[in-house]
Amino acid sequence: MKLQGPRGTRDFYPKECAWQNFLLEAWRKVSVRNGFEEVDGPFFESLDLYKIKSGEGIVNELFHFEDRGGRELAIRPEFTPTLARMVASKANSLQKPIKWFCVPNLCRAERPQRGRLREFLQWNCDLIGVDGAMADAECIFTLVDLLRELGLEPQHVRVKISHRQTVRTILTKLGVAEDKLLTAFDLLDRRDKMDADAFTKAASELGMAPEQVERFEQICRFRYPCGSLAQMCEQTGLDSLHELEELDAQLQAFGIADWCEYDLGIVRGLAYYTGTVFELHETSGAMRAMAGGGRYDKLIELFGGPSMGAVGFGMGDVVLSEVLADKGLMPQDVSPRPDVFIVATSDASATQVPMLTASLREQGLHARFSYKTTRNLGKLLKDAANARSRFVVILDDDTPNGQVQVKDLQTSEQQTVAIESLASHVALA
RNA sequence: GUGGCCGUAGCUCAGUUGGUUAGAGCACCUGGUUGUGAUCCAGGGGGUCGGGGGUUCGAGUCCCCUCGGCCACCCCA
Repeated sequence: MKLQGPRGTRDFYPKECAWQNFLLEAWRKVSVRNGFEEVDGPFFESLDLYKIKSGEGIVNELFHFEDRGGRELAIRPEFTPTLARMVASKANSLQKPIKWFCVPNLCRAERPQRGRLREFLQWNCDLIGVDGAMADAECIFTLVDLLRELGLEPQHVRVKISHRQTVRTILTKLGVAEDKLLTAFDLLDRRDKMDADAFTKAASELGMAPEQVERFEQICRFRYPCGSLAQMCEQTGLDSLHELEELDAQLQAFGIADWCEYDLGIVRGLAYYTGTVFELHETSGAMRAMAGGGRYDKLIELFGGPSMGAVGFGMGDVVLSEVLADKGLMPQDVSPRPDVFIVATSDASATQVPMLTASLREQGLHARFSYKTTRNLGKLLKDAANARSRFVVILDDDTPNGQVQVKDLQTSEQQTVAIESLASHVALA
């Protein structure tokens, strides 16, 4: 093929386009019923906006260019900076709390792999202006609500939760000095990519005694079910896990404990999360994270706004679609179905096709007809079935004037119907 | 951005140690039969073998470069 699409991009043929729309509708429906309002911003922003949040290093990870006036711009690699900018510039006049969602397409100049492309969709929900675990839990509830909407169950996926402050407390208790905490987070993040010896060595360099290293390893590899923090207290030797306990209570109050578990190995980008952090994973753990989020209480300030607590998450379409396909939950075709499909079995009756089609369409029906010239009814019915039509209207020479044969392709029932009542016949079915 | 594997029709693939006009199944399109979604029959479109260069009398096959895909790093906002 001489003209290939750019690396890491996709073409959306009708079926793929229909799936994208289906997913977007699900995201929107769930967002709205959870009380979020849709927003959007520009597809490109000034490059500086992304440097504020992520530093100079981010420049290599995104698509950027200069406009004709020499302004440095970048295609959006995430929505959060735009959101923060929008909130900061109107913070005083916006009703609190701010609950916004967005379903942007984003571009990142990364090397594509399974589950990671250069252009993708991402669902974002953010709840700004509410401190406390209830807001965190509501965000996670919204995420779980979507999973249910798509037919997923706790056996398929799990929300893995951690908490910056709690982990900090645990690490300190284990003997990690203040200035080594970031290194410890990093070690926590990459624990699965290291062999045991390298891990032990790195851990002991953090200032932990041998038995503390062992305990550290045990703690960060263990999964604690939601609703049973006592075990974590016991293993960490702490009396209280503070913020995590409040979150635990709220998750149970929302009734989503089955979907959640605590995994202190969940770290996320060190940059800006300040409290709760979470990721959604497929249960086998084979694929990359399906969604990620957490609390970022300093971000709005960073963008020149007032101090406002915030919590949110993002979910991409790529891994989600792969997981649904893997679990057999991907609907095979969500393209719009025609209400009626008109065929004619004689040259004489065929002359009525355009007028009947026009009439049905004017009445709001999705009406199609066969472009085939054959009068073979079997082939015409197949044409209708291929189009996935609900009904076939058959025009022939034997049916009295003003009436047509209508066949229900689902039930195979066929009856004679007056043309005037066609629309209502189809609508009632 | 670094490294490894891969690239023949829309899809799954075949294609002898380099040797005529590159094939099959499915899909798609046209027509026919039995005329109510099946079956069957006939025909058709579509590939500069990812692209470019080189070796050779001759390259889908060997070499180099490049583009794209997958995997591991980096990163994962």
